[in-house]
Amino acid sequence: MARMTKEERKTTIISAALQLFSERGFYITTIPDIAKKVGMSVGNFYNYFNSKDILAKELIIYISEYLGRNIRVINEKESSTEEKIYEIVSMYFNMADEEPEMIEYFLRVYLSNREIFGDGCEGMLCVSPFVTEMMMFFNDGVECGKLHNQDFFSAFGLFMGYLGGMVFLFGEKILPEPLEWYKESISQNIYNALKTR
Amino acid sequence: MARMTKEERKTTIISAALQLFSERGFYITTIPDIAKKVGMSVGNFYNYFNSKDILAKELIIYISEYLGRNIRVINEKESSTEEKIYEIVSMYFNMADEEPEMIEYFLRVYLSNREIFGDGCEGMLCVSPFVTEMMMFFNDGVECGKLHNQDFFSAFGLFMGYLGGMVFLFGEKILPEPLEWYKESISQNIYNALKTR
Amino acid sequence: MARMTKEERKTTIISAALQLFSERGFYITTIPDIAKKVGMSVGNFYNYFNSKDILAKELIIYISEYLGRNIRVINEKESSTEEKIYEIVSMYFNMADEEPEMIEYFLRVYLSNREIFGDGCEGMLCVSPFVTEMMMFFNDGVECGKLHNQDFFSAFGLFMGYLGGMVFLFGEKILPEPLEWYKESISQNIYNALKTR
Amino acid sequence: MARMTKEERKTTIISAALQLFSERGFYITTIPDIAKKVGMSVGNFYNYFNSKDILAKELIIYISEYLGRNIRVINEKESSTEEKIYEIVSMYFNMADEEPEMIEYFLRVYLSNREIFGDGCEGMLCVSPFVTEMMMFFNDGVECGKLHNQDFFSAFGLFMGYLGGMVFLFGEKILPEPLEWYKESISQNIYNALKTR
DNA sequence: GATGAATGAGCTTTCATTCAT
DNA sequence: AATGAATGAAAGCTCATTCAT
Repeated sequence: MARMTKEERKTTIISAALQLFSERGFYITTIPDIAKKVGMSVGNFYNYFNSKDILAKELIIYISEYLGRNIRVINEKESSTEEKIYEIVSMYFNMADEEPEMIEYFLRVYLSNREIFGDGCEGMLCVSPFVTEMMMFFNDGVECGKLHNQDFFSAFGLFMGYLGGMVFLFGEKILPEPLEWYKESISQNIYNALKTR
Repeated sequence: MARMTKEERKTTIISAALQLFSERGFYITTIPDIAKKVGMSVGNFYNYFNSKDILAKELIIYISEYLGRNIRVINEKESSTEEKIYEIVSMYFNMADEEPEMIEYFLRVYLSNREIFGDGCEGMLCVSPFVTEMMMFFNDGVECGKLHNQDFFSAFGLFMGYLGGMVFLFGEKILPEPLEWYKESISQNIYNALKTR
Repeated sequence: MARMTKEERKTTIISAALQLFSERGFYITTIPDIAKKVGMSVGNFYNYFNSKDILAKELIIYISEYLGRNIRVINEKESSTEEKIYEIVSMYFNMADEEPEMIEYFLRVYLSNREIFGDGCEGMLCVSPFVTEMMMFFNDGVECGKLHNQDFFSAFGLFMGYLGGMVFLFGEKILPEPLEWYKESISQNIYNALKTR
Repeated sequence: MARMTKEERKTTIISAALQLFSERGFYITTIPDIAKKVGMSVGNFYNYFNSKDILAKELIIYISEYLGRNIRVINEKESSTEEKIYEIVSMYFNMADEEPEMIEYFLRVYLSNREIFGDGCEGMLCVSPFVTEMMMFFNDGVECGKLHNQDFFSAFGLFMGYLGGMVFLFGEKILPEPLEWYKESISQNIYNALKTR
């Protein structure tokens, strides 16, 4: 194995685990599976992560930070609220298309196996970078008069629930069209739902 | 044990399994757990369901039929599309509040552990009673000119993704208000998103 | 089910069990399998045989008596020793061909799962009708000067080992020719091995 | 536990399993039994053999190779066909006497539980080293004019069936004399059966 | 840091047998 | 005699985690 810092090695593991967890699920993926994929011994794996659960938690933090950064970039642009909605939808769908592991992990591991994320990830603790950024987007929209001022979580549930639902249908190969095809209309639907009345 | 027909006994098991699966997840719930909860021996459990996987599949069918029936009742009413949206939201949130097992199972077991529902439940096979009824609702709305004619799955994803998202936030105790409180605004959001433009 | 005496019913069970045991083996065949094949409930099975082991023992006795009767018929004929050898070989191979259950049971269940036939079937207790008749054949052959006077078990081992071996090869579909084809040469081999020197 | 290579450890398991399987049979011997006999945990057993069935198959290959080697040594001697027959009989009976596990396994596990040896051991696949060597012996005998030229399987069935039958009777403690005592006469019987006419 | 053999608890599933009806 | 639901012990196998090297 190439010489690597401890941090780099952790990233390698994160990457392999992400792929396996998102494809097969948390319980079906074994530590030997992950170690094998990384090309590392089982024993050594535990030098980097103290348990399977801890790995799962670090994974969701990693993803949340990644998503958060992406949304921040959009937030910082000069575009209109409508455009930002489109850009978030677009970014999300592109990820789902091109590197689906993160979003799949989010939907299928994090959201569904809450027992794993009990200690230290209660509530939204582990996804706050991402949630915070969504909150920013929403507040900006309200402030500039474009979005109806309502309970944040209602807006958040709409936005993320909608996108998650579509990605799920996409993953199940149920959608008649590619994700790309839906970007426009979905952005419109979201805007219509959230805009000032 | 009380005198019961075989069918009644199956229902008892379904009920117990639903509770455990939805609370703890599929992989953490064991057959001994279920048998114990029913007050039955492990061996006898297998006289009713040939495997854990088959139980899981029967469960989702059971739920889908239940949800389908509930939505059908709403569909058959004389109310307006706006009212129907509210009634579906209301029914869904009431279930999430009062008998959360079904919806939790739907969200946390069915949607997330697709490997279990491979054989015989591919795509939407096992949830078609429910999906069909949602399709009915949507088609009616389009026909009577209230809803914008778009790809069904986009509308479906919005509706169910939104509700699922809210129930998730509710389950995580993240919502500042009770579900009841959101019914009105969420119905409005959904209507605004889907209505004729 | 047709009206039957207890004895007739036992025979029905014996027949079904024989088929299943000989095809699948003792441990793989379950009591429910047998009951189903007979068209009888599991519980009722135990009114006829107190245990799976006891059934196995009654089966081997049944077979041994059947084989014994067949050999006795041959023994009582006026034919020469050579002819009798041929007739025994022929009878054995015909059985293996047309109703293989008994011989398969003998070879694959009785001979190989001695743990089952411990209590009450030690040594040759349960197959004595058959062994006795083979002893008769051999003694007659020695008395009339045709067969070399040697230890009975050596002759018995040759005769039955040979036939069993051939039937095994036949069952495994390894033999290039049908059993029929071997009758003559095998009888000759046996005679050459046992005849007076 | 003593220091051992992985291969040595496998041999230890093979040895223990052979003993248990041959004594008690395949189905009655459990993996915990084997693990205990080796002084190893159940889980660790599976680091060496992926399943009970695979162990059974490796066992028969191991035995077949062992027997094959032993017969090859005899085949390569300069002795006459008669002498070789005696030596094979002698080798076989010595094994049955001194280290009966292999032959017992062959007779009681391999020959009788064919369902286990389905995948990968069909026909004579797993015993070909042994069968091949017997074929060599027979062909040599025919070529040098000592043995009657007949179907190989008929000769093979006689030879191995006979020996198997005697070992079975021996194992059941039915033989009035020790195996040793029979070597001479049995070799003669076999030679008389197979020799040129 | 790195290895992978070793552990052991625990899972799903099977089945001979019993027993209330 | 007949039914088949019920029992419970035990089997094969898995896997997170540890630990000697």
